[in-house]
Amino acid sequence: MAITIKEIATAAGVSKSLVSKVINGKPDVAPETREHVLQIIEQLEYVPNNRARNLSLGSNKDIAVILPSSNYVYMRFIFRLYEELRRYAYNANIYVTEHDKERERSIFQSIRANGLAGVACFIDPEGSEETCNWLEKLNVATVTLGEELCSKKFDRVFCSEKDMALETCRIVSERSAGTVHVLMLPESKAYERRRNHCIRTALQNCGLKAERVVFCQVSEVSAEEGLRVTRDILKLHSAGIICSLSNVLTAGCLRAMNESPHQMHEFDIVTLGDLSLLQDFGFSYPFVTFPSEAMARATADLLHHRISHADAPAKVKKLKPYCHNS
Amino acid sequence: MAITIKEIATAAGVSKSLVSKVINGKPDVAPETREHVLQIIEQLEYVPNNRARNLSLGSNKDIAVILPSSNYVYMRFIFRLYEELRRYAYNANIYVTEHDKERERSIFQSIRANGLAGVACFIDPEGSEETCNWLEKLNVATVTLGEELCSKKFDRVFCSEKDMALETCRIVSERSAGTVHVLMLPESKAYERRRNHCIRTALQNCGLKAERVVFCQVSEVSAEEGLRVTRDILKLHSAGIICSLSNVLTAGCLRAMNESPHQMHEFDIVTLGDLSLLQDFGFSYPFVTFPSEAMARATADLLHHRISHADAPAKVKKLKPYCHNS
DNA sequence: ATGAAAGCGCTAACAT
DNA sequence: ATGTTAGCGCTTTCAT
Repeated sequence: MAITIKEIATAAGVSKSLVSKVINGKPDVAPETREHVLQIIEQLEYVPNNRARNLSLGSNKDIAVILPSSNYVYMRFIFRLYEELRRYAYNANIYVTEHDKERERSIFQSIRANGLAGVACFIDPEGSEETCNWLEKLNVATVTLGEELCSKKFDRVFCSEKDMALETCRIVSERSAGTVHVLMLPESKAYERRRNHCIRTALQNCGLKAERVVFCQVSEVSAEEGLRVTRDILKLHSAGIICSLSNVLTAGCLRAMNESPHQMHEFDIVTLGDLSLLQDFGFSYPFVTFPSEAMARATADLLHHRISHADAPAKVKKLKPYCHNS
Repeated sequence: MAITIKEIATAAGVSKSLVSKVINGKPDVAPETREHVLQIIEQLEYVPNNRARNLSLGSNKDIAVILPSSNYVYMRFIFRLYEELRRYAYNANIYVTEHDKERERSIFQSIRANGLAGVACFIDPEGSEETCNWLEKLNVATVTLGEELCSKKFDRVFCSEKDMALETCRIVSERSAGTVHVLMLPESKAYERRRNHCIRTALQNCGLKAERVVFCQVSEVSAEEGLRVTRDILKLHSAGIICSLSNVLTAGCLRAMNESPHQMHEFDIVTLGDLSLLQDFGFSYPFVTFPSEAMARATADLLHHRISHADAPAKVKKLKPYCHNS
């Protein structure tokens, strides 16, 4: 067992409460006593037990972070969030639902049992209702992440898809020198329709004519789809730009490019989605994505604010897209 | 404040300890009483507070995981470790030192204050001594990760560099059809010399003749180095194999390949290091790396075992390399 | 300025 | 089978 406040008290010949006051920097302690106690603490290498302190205080410094999947698009965000939270002495606990409802249930159960200061939760576009109920039940400081509106009650940090689409098309229009190919989503789900709508609007806004041929894209679309589609595009021998919203699809797309390396340089790819990892490997296509760093910072700030001011009105933080221009 | 055991006791008209017994499934409770209490618990949606329980038990279910950097080579391991730990009801807290000693200090300080069940720590090849001292001071179940021997006292999970080098060369020798180029480490540090030694030995063992030209590699070597070296190799117009130990270097290497895409297919790359992320993007070069999944599982198992049997002799788990063959 | 005592939510002897 | 009590490590009144 680690050394406790009691042993410090005994060693210093004072009471527990006096030691506690020293630890917490309370003013009503005689300077000499404080010095003495501090010395003993140093000497015995005492570190106060946060758990006990929190139990006593009824407070807590743990933040649960909930991700829908263990996808590496979250990695940059996560690593940064750890840092940003640490600024406020919070500690992050990561949970991944893997889109599984049963799993989500058990996660929220365990979060509840651990008792924490707050939650940062990426809202799965599909089935956000249950998640929302869970979050409400937790009844702690909550920041929801992503465009999906889970409940107006919660603070929210997101980067608008409309803005991202707009930014992407802006970059495309600057580089375009031929037919533009756009990979878009199948429109079976609401959020897919929304995305495509964003892209179409953005294309118009940027003066990219509709007749410029367009294919279809994303999120849950397979790499095979990207492969197939890109192969078709390549057959046309048309220089152009492929604009996508997902890494999976882009993967297929890149694979197709790789098959015909001689055409590689005739193509320009602009993606809506984080390709920074690829960039480490020397492929630096421009891309537009949500700003991981800013998002992490805003999330930590909002959480801290909410924890300090529980009754503050819900804030929504809309962030600008992150554009990586090669 | 969340609902507590006391309120359940009152609501059920029994004592706190009785409720506690029901929660913990103790045998000496009358079936009807148990049923009744359970019902109240359900009704009031009561979830026991783990912190308080742990404080009382003097136990803990948190595992600190210490990484030297926020590199994505750890990602697969991390995500898997979360799962494996969850099997034992443990929870992981990630800390990243970023190779900064001051930061490491503050991390260990905070770990100590939070009080936890165990630590899983990747040992930085350089400066492992301090880390080792910290780990000893923590005095909790510890698993060190990596080939670096931190102290014999700790359990350890690792994949031998010798084995990885051997496996890599084996694959190389199977595919080789021309000059073999090997990128190796500069030999300023001890661990670099060790690595190179492993590779040289492996080359010999696999009958890859020494005269086959060889360059140099890794870990802290820049992408620019890889770029330069690979450019040189490409100038020779020699088909061959490049074998490396780091993603950074491989990055430069791939970038050079990308510059001359027409040569791309004449080359075969075998790397010692995880390229699985690249693979998602359609580039599936064979590679050899430490087995993230197995490592995560072994880590969780060892930690749990150590936590249950504090005095068990230190175990060392040596894992086979993970080979990704395209 | 210092200490005694109560309490945070829970468990574990030890009664009864 | 159930309740009483003490205690985990700490903070915080409230006396002194």
